[in-house]
Amino acid sequence: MDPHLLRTFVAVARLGSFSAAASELGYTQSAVSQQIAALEHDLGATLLLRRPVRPTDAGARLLEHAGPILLRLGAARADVARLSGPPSASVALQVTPLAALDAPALAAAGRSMPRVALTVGVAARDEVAAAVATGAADLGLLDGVTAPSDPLPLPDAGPLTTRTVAEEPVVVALAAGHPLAGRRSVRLADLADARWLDAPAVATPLPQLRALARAEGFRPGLTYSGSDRATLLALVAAGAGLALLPASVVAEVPAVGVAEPRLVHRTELVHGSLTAAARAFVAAWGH
Amino acid sequence: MDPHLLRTFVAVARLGSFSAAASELGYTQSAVSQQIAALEHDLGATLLLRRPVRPTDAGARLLEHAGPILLRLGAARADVARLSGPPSASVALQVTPLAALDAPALAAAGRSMPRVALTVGVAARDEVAAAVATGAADLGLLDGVTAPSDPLPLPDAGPLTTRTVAEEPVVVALAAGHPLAGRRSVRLADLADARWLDAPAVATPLPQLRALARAEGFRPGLTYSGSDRATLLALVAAGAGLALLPASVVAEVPAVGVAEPRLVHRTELVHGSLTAAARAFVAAWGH
DNA sequence: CTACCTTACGAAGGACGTAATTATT
DNA sequence: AATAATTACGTCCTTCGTAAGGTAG
Repeated sequence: MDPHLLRTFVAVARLGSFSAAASELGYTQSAVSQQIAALEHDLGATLLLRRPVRPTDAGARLLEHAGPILLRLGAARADVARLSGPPSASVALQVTPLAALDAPALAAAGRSMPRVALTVGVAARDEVAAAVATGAADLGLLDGVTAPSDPLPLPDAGPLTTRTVAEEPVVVALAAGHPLAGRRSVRLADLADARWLDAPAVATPLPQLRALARAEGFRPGLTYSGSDRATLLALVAAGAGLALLPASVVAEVPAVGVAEPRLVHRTELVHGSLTAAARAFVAAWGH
Repeated sequence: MDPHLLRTFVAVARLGSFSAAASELGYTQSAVSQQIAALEHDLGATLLLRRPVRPTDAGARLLEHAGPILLRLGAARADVARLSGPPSASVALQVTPLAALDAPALAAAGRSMPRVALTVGVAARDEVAAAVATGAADLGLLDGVTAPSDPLPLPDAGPLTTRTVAEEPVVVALAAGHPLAGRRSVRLADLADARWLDAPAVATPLPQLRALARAEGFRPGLTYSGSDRATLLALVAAGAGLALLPASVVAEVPAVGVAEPRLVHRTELVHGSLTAAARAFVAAWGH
């Protein structure tokens, strides 16, 4: 199961086309066809249905493995490169939208090191973690909601070092006229049948909400795919649905604390092995 | 980074010899030398020091990734095979030593299916999980200690289905004359400086204990590498050290409950996608 | 001098591109 | 008919084994 073949398989499945995958990967259509045939022969199973191109059950199963495998392979390569490569004078940082609220601390740490070029990018949590694991970023700043004693769940791409930089209560943001407005606190599970706002980039994604509440439900009323906090709050205020957010983000909108289960919103700084510049940056973070 | 090369690299590092790895893998010494050279060239780093053969820093880092990568690759292959292969009339089960306490339920489930051949093997938790992930076993029965709401931590080899079959309080087993004997309960962190019995196969391994207590310490007084419960209890009774165990296992020996953090000992039945025979077995488990 | 890793070299196999073929819409 | 995957085939590159060469203990 050559990673090369796996990469091609993933591309074909994603694009739904041999030829499109070929041009994306810089192969001929024929080469891609041969690679898929080789993979199918190796595994002894048909992985793709043709015309239209779409994964079989076995292929879908393989896809679930292929991503993590390719990610870990990249992480291994990056890890070795960091240990044996030349030190860099620049620091690449990736942050999730809400973690960017720590911008003041970030800017301060950046100012304290005038000699290093600092690059900041914004992405979803798994992407930030993947970037750090594969060395595309030196540092990640990511946020999420968990039980107080649990770490934020990250895709398993090897050992990453994690440091909590902020932790605060979570609240359910809601519209002013909502029946729950004014309540002191609620149990998350009691809100399973409420109308939720699905904003995976900014608020807690609904699948995670189900896992945290250990309950089904939490159906999306409206989906907001952007990453702007003000827009999200405006939508909540307009009654589009509930959103689980860190307390400090919710200002202009009523909110109710969550009593059960016990949850916190945490911002973590995560990195693999560091270059000297990145290490200094992490040290400077603590002021 | 061909998995083939990775496998060879792991073998060489483990055996500390190119020639030994060659004979284990069925290559000539020369082929192994060329494979390692190819891997080092690909990654642009020296991975092994020669004479004596031992990993460099970069090589050690790569080793941390190689195991999980190879495991996941095997899991992917097994998963595809299960979905497209022929149904089997036998069920292979792997259990951890303490999970074997569920033997009555196990035997009952086996008896209820006279037509299928049932194989049972005993191994450590990670090995059981790896066997299930790679398809070496259909079902795993494994045990461990965690927070009540957390699943047992398993090596990440893809999505496995998990079902709790037993859950009970944990206690610290100790010798009759121990100062703590008679106490109602203790906080785990308060025992960091006590003398512990390191019995990774039967009791909670000490590194895990440190993680659960979120404290350093828990130094081993004596290490018991066997997997026999009676021997373990005899050692505890003889004052060799403390052991964190499920309550039901501790009978002849004094024990103290753990108040903080809240912990349980859980036994879980875990499997990937199931053959018909294995599925019936799982169903029969519930009587 | 001896065990053991590396290098040289040739043969076998594998991978990719071009081009012809087949199959689906 | 047109679009798109497969097969045929030649070339190049890779990989392995045999055998010779180096090197550390």
